[in-house]
Amino acid sequence: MSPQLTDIHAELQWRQLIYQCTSDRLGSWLMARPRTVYAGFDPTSDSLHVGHLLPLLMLRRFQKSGHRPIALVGGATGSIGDPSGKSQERNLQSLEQIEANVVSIRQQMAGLLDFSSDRHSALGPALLVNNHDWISRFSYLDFLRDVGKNVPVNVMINKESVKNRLENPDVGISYTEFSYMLLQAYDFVHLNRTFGCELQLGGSDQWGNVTAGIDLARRMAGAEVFGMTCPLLTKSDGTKMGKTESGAIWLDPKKTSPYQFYQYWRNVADEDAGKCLRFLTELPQEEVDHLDQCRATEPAKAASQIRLAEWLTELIHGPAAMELVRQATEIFFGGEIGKFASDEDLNQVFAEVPSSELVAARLADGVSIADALVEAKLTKSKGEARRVVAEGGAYVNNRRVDSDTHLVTTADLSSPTMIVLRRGKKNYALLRIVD
RNA sequence: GGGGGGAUACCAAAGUGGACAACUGGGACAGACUGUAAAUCUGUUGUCUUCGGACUUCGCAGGUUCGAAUCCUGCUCCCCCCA
Repeated sequence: MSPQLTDIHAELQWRQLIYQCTSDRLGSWLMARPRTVYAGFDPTSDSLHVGHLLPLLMLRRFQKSGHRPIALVGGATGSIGDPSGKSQERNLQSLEQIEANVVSIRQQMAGLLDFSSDRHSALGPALLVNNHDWISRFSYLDFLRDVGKNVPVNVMINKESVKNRLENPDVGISYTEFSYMLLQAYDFVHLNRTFGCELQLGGSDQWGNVTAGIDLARRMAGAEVFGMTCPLLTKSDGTKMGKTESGAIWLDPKKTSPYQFYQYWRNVADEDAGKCLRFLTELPQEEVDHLDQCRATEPAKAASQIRLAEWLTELIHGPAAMELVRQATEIFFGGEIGKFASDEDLNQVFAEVPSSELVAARLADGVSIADALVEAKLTKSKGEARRVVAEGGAYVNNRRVDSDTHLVTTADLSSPTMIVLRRGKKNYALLRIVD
């Protein structure tokens, strides 16, 4: 039997995920039968980052409630650059680069969307499409005749994204970026014709592009399609969610380790935690409400942040990675380091930590704590190392070393060939014993 | 082209023959506190050390002196004023 539809509209409402909507009867429209919905992603990098999570989770929610999501990767539009929300003309990327990005992004999406089974929706599994496939087939002349003819320029120049750039004489806007909207609009028409797609999702900055698509679909195909935008996920201090001083938080574990990923969410400000729980998790309403309460009464426990971090880390990196992150977190925040049976496990927990090599013979004789700290590059000189020990800032296996005559020996091994050293709160280093 | 001022540690900035490994502020690093936040407080901040000290450092190279960041000579670089 075919999967049941659940009321996605009601869910999005309590999650406050609906910012704008082209129709006020969207709720019943979505309950009438399974629909095909799409959202677009720019392949500007070889990995998705936290900024992509919100729309991706939107598609996931739609799939889970019985609809069919299409993730559109903008191989064509990404090569042009969307002027929305951008103050400057973008640099163009090479087509090969974009092609490579599309391949790895598809893999990441497969973790969140079901591209293979139709158990979620009667319409079938989720789809991943690349607009380069159809847009590149157009000749310039054909595009102008078929698409351009249907779009009044006076409407285009009144769109927010274009208007901002036109009004600023310093940056301006190229004809190429100006045309971006047409391409995205045509995507909707194409998806509507090919897959019966009837709803486009996007961030609130996409409203202009979304409505352009709806207009175009009516003019070109006489089709009635819909659009919906989500609020943008911003932090209470006004900065972008998902950015740190050291750059974006990526979904690719090679670019942002699961531990860093977890820690990012673990450290979300209280003011932003409620929003994140609603926008970025699938926790039920009762639990979110409960966490809101806990946050108000016992902020120190950071229950919301922990739940958020665990939920997202498990979703993106899987339960096994989450378990290691849990272990690492325990250790990094004070726990003593017990014996690890294998170097492998210890290595995983301390994946971020730099390591240095130490000859086995030296360890057998015992290495002074100062030498060990220098060897592990935790201090620049022995003098500095001695000071750190005197200040109580030196640790072996998370146990404070209180005397600078302390010798590090084979008894300090935390796994068959490794010793964990630490200076201060968070500076860890591994000593690998080699022959 | 002429005249004047300057160069000190990660940064800023004192120090004008010995008490100077060099005041002070910032930064950084530890510790306490704390919610893995912020603020605050304390300590440290050239190298080595057998913890007694030893050695190297105030733009660069020489010199004077028992002794130089400090005085002299030359060089390099920077700033300002006049033309």
